[in-house]
Amino acid sequence: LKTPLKQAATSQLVLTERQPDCQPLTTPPKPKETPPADPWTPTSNLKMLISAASPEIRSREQRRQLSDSSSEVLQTKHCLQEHLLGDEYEKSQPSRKEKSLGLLCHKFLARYPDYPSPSQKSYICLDEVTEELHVERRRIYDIVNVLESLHMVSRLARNRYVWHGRHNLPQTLQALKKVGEENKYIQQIQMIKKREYEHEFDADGERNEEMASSFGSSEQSEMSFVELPGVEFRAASVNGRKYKSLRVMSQKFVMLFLVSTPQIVSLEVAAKILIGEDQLEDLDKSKFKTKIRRLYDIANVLSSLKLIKKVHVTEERGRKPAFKWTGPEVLPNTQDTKLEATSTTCSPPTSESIPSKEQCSKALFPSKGKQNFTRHSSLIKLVKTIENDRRKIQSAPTSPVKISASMYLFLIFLLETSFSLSQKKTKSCIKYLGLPSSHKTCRCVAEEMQMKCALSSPEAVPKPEPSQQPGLSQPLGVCPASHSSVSPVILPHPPSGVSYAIYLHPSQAHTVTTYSPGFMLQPLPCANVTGIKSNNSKVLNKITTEEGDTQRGTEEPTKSLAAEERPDTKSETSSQRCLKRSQALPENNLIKRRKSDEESLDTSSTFFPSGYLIPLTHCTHGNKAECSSKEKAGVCSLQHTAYSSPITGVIPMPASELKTVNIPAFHITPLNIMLSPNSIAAAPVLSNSCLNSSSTSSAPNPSSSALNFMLQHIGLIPAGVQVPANPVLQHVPVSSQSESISHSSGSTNVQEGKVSKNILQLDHGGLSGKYSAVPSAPKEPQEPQAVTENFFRTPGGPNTEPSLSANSDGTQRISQGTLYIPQRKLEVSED
DNA sequence: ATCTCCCGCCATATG
DNA sequence: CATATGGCGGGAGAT
Repeated sequence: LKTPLKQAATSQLVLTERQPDCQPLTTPPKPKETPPADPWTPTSNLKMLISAASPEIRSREQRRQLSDSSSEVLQTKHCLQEHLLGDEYEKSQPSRKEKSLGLLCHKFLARYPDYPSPSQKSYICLDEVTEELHVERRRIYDIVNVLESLHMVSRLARNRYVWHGRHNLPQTLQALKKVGEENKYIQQIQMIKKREYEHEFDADGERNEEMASSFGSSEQSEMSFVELPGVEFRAASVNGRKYKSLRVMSQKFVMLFLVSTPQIVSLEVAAKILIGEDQLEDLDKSKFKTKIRRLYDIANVLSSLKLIKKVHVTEERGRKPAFKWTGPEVLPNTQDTKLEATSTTCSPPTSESIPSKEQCSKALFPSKGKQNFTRHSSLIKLVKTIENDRRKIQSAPTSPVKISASMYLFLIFLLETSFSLSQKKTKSCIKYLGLPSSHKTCRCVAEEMQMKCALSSPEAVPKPEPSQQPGLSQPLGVCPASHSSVSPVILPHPPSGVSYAIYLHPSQAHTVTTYSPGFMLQPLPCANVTGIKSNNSKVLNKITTEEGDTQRGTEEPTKSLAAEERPDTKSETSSQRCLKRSQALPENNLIKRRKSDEESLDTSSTFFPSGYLIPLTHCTHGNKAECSSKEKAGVCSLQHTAYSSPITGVIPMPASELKTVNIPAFHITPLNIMLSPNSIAAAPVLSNSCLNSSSTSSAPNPSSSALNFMLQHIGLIPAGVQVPANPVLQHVPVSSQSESISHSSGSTNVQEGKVSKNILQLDHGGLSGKYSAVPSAPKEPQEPQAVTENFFRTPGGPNTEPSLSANSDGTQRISQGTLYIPQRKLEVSED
């Protein structure tokens, strides 16, 4: 039976925790925007409290993002009430939920900003954490390990970790996606599914044949090492743990999401694949169970990070637990993007000192590991070479403008997407940008972009890829620019056969680019664009999104039926929206085709034998501190010249901070921008300018359109303002749902009108997450549904309604056959 | 009964 | 050797 004592203790903990919890949250030591509660409303504190206290909270993390959905508010209130009333009593249920990893993780995350300023690093002391959160150490390790796998933290020494926040996330995800693709996870998944349903009896272990082949091949060689004690990335001299299984598992798990098209992964499949990788053989039941347990642990943390969300897939076999990716869309793996970003975060292995590239490499490749050795030396060489080249290039005159433009764009993008900026900041930025002055800036940016494009790759600019959608490509003209800015250098490693990619700083990067255009040139941008249109999983997201919470049952009906959801509207800030959008970004898988070509070339990160991916980004420069600062300074200075006033004015942060922030993002910016279109918002803009122009084949002003699009997307500019994309957009009442819906269908068919609508909706809507598609639909003639094509097959055609429907129980789900899944139909439902 | 997944033993790694 | 990490699986709460 239960141990009364225990319970009591727990309850106590809970109580005590609350108070402390709140405080810290509100006033985090490091003032960052992080705090979960978005807008700092008077009630925010309460919310936090409640959330902390309430048992159900855990799942609702997502709501946070959604911020305002009415349901959410209601819930919160509800919770509030309850808790308030019960206040002291709450001991009532120390229940298991209150001790859940997810909740714990939530608390943990609340202590640190999503995007810590580079200048001030936050360190994590496990002892403190365990004490403050009142948890056993073991649990913290679970959390930290997963965070490590995402490079959100890194270990410095015993008891000591550094908090990086989400700065590295984009790179990490990109790297993971890439590896996942290399690993042919998609194939593996399909194989498993196939086998599963072909042979009912699959349970036992003989699955080798096919599996083996798939597994064994290619990357497997590298992957196989994974579980081995291989070396691990050791941040400084410290640590070098051998068993990184949880970390590795976490990465692989994430990879599965990133590569699979409906970004939904069932635990069963994940477990099988993960097991299969290490040991092709024994499919043991107990092993399977253990794997599942671990996956749940990981999933809880990832859920707290809002990267995934729990759902259920119903196949012929029955309903199976699964998770859906709700994190940021990963940029198409273009080599360019990869770069840098984290210059600031550079793995700082050792507390401060870090010096030359050599050291860097050393840090990355600990001498201990034999396997590493080989690579080590070669890597260093490569680094050197690159550096030299870089230097040369740098000396050459470069146009600062470009950089600044990129930066600027990036900044904007950052504001939107990156959740990191505090809302305040974002708001101010937006405000500022919203002014006419912003236009000017934009223009500049656009010009810049164009220039870049031209410079970077002639081919890209003029005629993107014929194969790809021509129409789209144009607008993308901007994209090329991005390439130029970011260019990863790839180092082929003959012996191992593995290639390492080194990321350069922006300044460097572009230099490099010049120097070796070949790599950069990839038409990726175009591809991306196309991809964007084509894929999109938003729909699904939306559907699921809503509920996130436990009590969804109650609310759901309402939601589904009525679009009303956001009665309160009150506080959704643009930033929030942005966040949502960003999260909602559909995955674009389109790019895959090119991959094959590129694969060899592009490597965003090095793959270690251990299986744990470590981004090399940091290494780029010799001295981490120096480097970053230098580079930053350089970049910044350039920027400042051009845009200093706007930026500074906009952002409240100190210049130094800005610099850092910008830089990292910098490379990515272009890509992101491009991608953003994927997200719903983008589509409209594109459709207007891009599509039209595309037909013509020459876009009058691609860059400007792109810019507008960006701005709109971000919310800086009101939907109609710059580019009167669609009148419709403005009034679209459709709630957040629209977002999910949005998207386009196949790469080929893009419907402008529809798209535009979606965009508008997004802006206004919100994101409540509820699915009100049906009701809302009537308003707009063109329907958003068309958008859903990817996921749903709309028999009726574009105009038909989506196949989504509410179940009797109020749960929404996709009707059978609607879900677009390559092999079979699935039903996805939230839990 | 099944799904989740907390708890904490105990092997290892680290210092 | 004392601790810090973290693999692992029993078994119990949640559904």
